[in-house]
Amino acid sequence: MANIQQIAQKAGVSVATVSRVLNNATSVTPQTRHKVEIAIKELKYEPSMLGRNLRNSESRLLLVLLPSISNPFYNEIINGIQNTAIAKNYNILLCETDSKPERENIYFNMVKNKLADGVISMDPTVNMQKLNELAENHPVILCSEYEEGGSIPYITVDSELAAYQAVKHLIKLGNERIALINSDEKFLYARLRRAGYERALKEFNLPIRDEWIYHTKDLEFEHGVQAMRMLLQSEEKPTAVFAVSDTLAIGALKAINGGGDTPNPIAVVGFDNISFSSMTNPTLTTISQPMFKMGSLAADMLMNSIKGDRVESIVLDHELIIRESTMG
Amino acid sequence: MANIQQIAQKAGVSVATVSRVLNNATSVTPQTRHKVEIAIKELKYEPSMLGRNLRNSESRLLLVLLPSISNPFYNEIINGIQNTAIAKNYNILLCETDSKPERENIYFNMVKNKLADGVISMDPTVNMQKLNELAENHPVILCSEYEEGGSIPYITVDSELAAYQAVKHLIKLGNERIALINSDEKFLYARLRRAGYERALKEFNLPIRDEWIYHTKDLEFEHGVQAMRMLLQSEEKPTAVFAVSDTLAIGALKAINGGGDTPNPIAVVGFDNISFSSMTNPTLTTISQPMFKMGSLAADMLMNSIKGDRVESIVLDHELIIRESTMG
DNA sequence: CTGAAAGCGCTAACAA
DNA sequence: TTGTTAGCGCTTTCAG
Repeated sequence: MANIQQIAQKAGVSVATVSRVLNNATSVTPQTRHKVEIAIKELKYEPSMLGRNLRNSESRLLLVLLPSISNPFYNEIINGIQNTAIAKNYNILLCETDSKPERENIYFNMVKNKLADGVISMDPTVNMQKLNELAENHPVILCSEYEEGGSIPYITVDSELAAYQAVKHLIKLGNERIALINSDEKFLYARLRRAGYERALKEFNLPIRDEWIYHTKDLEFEHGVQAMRMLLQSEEKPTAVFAVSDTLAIGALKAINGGGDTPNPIAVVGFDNISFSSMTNPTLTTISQPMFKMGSLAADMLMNSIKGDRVESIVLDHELIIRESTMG
Repeated sequence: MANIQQIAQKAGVSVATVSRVLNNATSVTPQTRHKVEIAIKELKYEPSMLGRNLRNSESRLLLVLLPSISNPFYNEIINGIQNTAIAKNYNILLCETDSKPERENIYFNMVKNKLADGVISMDPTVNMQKLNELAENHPVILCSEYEEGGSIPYITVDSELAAYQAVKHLIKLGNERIALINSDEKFLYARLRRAGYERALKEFNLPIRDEWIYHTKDLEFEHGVQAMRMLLQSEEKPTAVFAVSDTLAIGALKAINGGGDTPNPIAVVGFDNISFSSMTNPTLTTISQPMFKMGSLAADMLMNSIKGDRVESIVLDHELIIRESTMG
């Protein structure tokens, strides 16, 4: 556990020179550099980031806020963030809020306390007011979920359009009674996806019935199961379902399969294209978001923001992936 | 972005006193404390962890190494770690190695560089030699995967026994041709689970045939699908399969279902009890590990180790969860 | 090209 | 109870 002083002494140079060697500054003769490197090897020296970070007043840590790691949707986004961050010598701190404000506070404090240089929030349950406050003095990027007309830069997909296309796909297949499994409409994405759902139905003069719209508490599989069970009990059963998340859609599929003798299989479309969605039986038709790219760009945006650059919001393209769950 | 000096000045006290207030030291009069608190509020002061960490030479960050976040098995463990860590004012840095040594190096350096106070490794692909080296000077705990006879404390379950019980369950059901979908046997858990599989078969005088043992590259679903496809092509088809991970088992289920008209359904047992395992069709019989508890205890072990305490390894209990995939 | 020295923001020993 | 002061380990002017 040697420090820079001891290296300097051992190498017979000043600490400044050691620092120069460490940071690959040009102005060091090969000989001096060599002496220093020898000393570093011999003493097994590892520079302390604590000192460096204080001096540079940066932590090179990025916070990534998400409600829960258990939704696989976040996996690929995180991969994207991580990849890009590491390439620029940043690291990421994954922060599960569990939708609890206390947790959120802890993490917000970390950036106020300089323990993190910026935040990427993917958490729809985040307290936007606090986040906006934080954003006044610290770099913040929204990923996936965002605030319409807000001042924080975001990266997302067009949820309304995607939902519209998903439902239109169901309509083209001949479905006229189409249900929606939505999450809480306090979330923007939920409102947008509902809007897309309604737009498609209206366009084809199909009924929008409250009975066919179910709101879940969160996105866990179980809630999809529960939602579908309710829908199957409605007087006029829907023939198709659009769920705003793959996890819910997979739960719905489960309820449909588990229902015993459903004469006409019910078509299901999900949203996200998580890896499980091709493992279900039937495999799931879904909207694919470019998750890796989204994460990667979000990281770029944040790092640029930390550098002091102005960053623009981005809307990425999505794609409808047609699989067995809408093939009769 | 005030600092402690400015607070001191504003409050008309010394920086030491401000520090005392910040750290709830007892020896401060209510009046002085009040003055300081006023100043903190007025200047919207947030203490910098950078300074504190340097001074205390700690980062209060724990590294959690795992091969990939995409295996849901790790989710609950991480929750357990996180919960326990946060309660003691630590935070965790999730590190996906993607089984790449370069990545691993980055993370090892973080602890050498004092950017993290210790490591919990859940990564079977970790370079044990390097990890042992690291453990000589830094707190390290192994979680789930461990090293037999090694010097690093670990927390795990009895993989051999669990596998034995899983296979015995299949035998009791009348299966005599039981296949094994294993991962690479360079991993200890893979060797142990195979040993348990063989012990059960031997005990009942059932054949152990190479043809029925398939090794996968990693634990992704797709490899389970592929493994099962191969097994289904063997001359004498197995009537049951034990897969060493739920992800592989789910892939196997997929291959069985997708195989069209398999007259006798094939019984499948997995390992881990990930949340998705009750969403498949049929639902999956599996070995449940106490994941949350495992994570929680691992965090405790690590924090104790950081404090300088000696920590003992732990073997936790598991449980066989019987579901539809072994119910004909 | 190299060294001396200041200072990043904080804590803790020692004095008063 | 409070203040003074010396660092924690590093980077970076400024001189030489």
